[in-house]
Amino acid sequence: MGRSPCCEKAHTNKGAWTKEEDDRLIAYIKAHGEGCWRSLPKAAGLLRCGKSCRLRWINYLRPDLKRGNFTQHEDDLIIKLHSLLGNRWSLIAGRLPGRTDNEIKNYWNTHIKRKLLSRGIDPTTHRPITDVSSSAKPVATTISFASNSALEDQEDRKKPIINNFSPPKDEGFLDLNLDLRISPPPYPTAVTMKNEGRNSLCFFCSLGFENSKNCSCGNGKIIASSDSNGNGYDFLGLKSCVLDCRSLEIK
DNA sequence: AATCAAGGCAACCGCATTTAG
DNA sequence: ACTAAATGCGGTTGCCTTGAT
Repeated sequence: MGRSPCCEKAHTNKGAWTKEEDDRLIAYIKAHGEGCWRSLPKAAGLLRCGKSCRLRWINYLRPDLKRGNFTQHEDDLIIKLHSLLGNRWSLIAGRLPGRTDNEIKNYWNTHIKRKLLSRGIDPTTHRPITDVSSSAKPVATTISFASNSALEDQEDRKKPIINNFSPPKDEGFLDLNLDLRISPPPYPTAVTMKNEGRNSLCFFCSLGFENSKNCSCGNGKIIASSDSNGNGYDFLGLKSCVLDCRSLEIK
């Protein structure tokens, strides 16, 4: 029946961390490295749950964290990534060096949401709030990477989406549907974009990945849309025929 | 100066996923 | 292959700070 607690709650501190606890945790991780969070509190002499130690380290004590206000560029990047990934905070954080998922999540909920609402944009769908027609029915243009909530019909939720991908026109990436693709969508190369008379930023550059080897607009590096073996292109760091968003993480 | 409300953020909780035995 | 433990993640809560009255 359920799982056993990760630690003995009766003997663990809760609430805000003290300076002394922080120092102990930092000293222990400096000496032994990260990992084995369950046994860490005891070994470090902390009366804390392992999960609590991990959270404290990842969100506040890590030396590579960037504290302070978000820049405009970071704002824009978060909005773009959220439109693509939804509430996948860890994936979004992976594209913002020095920022944590918790920090970005809080920032989204307290600042960006309000900013978008004030601009008349729905922070969930990234569409204009007045655009009733788009929300009236579940069209295949809804961004719903994380869930099938855009599919109103329960039966539809059980079906994998296998229809072909329509490549984004201009910068309409908000119209991507990334739900449960069986095969990778055909990504427009620099050549096809040129043939179409499109000189706008490619998908990756638009997301702020100018240095991505996947850049196909000339703003970054031009690459072929498939590898030498003719396999699928590297979609956001995913070289596969199965779309697994976890590969977006920066290891 | 005191009180209240809203905003902001750190931390916790519970579920999902991954890993190890 | 199966199961339990460990870890990771996203949602939520609660406390502290700040600004308005």
